[in-house]
Amino acid sequence: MLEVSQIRQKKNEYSVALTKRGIDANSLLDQVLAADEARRGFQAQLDETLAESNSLSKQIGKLFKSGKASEANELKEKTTQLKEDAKALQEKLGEQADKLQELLFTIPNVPNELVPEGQSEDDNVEVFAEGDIPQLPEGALPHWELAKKYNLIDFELGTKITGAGFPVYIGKGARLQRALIAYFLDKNTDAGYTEYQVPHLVNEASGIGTGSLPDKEGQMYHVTGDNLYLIPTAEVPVTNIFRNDLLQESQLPISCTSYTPCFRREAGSYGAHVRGLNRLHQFDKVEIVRVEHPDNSYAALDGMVEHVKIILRELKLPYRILRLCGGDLTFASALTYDFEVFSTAQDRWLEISSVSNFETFQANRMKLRFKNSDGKNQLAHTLNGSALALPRVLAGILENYQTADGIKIPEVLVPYCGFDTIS
RNA sequence: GGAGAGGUGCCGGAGUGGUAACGGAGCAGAUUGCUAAUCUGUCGACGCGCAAGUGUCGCAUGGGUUCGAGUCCCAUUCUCUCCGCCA
Repeated sequence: MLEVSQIRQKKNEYSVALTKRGIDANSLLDQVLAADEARRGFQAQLDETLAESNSLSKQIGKLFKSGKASEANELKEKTTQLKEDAKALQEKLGEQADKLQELLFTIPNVPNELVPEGQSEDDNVEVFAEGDIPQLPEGALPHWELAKKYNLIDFELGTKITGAGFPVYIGKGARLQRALIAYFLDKNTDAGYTEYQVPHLVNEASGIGTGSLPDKEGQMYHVTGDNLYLIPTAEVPVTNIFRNDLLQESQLPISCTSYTPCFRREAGSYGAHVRGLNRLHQFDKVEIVRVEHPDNSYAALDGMVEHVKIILRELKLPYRILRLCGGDLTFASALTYDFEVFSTAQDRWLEISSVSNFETFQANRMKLRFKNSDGKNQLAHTLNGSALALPRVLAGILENYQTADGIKIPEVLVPYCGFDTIS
């Protein structure tokens, strides 16, 4: 959620920047300013009315104490009108505040100046690429065939137990999952991220805090009996650790990592490009989250990108980094880098990590602040990224490491797996 | 799930209808010959004001009663203790 105070100062600047997302926000921003002005007007009137009422009440109290009941009763009559006025104003103020909030909820974050123009994923800009695309043997298979051939993942079994998109990992497939999780967590904690184990269900307030609610209501599984939501990413519970916090500047930066399963309804996604591990309703992910001083958040973003690079380099997977264009940027993000691994057998790039700076967009919703050097409360910046999402990394490993003698395990994973080949 | 107790500011903690004591922490200023002490101020949210200031709100949350609510009433929620159930 954008800050009204910032919109007041930088409306034109914001309006221009938002055109990069392909939206004309100018009139929307004008509506925000008008709603805010109206809200402040009602607030001022209400404050005045209450001030008068308070002062009368004090007088009445004093009069009663000194036994002047008749004078007190006279004043009481005066307060009747004030009470009615206050009630009416209160209502108007509430309506106006709701209206303002609703408007603000519809406006996405302002893109950073580095964000390229563009409508769709075709306009994303490749900023880095590394790793050799392997020459695969004749008859190389896509991962869903490999998973079947070596009995690593049973998709049908998951359908039996739950439904499509809930795979069952078996034997070396399961072990490889566990190895990846442990390896990612080790890399992250070695880099200074503190490991957290968090709940996999969150309440409504947490969903609103990170922007999953009300914007992406239909994307989450909702446990209606207790009004809880299954997390779509560890970002939600981990970032909400700091909801409503007032931190000391010296506590920044804060770096967290967490492994969780992720649950996504993915309503409306069908077709060949979602086969196998490419898109699931339940998958595993190791996430990194940072809370940063605004002055450092972009350096932190670069640091996170470098960190993910190291992991992919160690796994020896061919990958590229895209800077997302305005049209492809998610609602809350100001700047996002996507990592994609090349799947040789499918002959396409698979997104395996998304690293974003949300600036104050989430912090404003969550009231995540710190006391700055002037002693003022200031919104912090939040960032997060995947390090990494499992399914497509697994797909990339299976497909790129296949040989005539079976699937080789990347060297760094061998100690975690306890085997070096799947055959 | 049943019974009871409770939720007060950054922390501790008083407060049975008259407008949040007191102590501590942090920060700021002043002062003092010493690993710090003392004094004063400040301390959350939303406004108004160039500013000094100033108004309103804030005692778990939401309503209600009252001229006036931390205090009384209703609902919700969370924590603790005991019982039950249980990986």
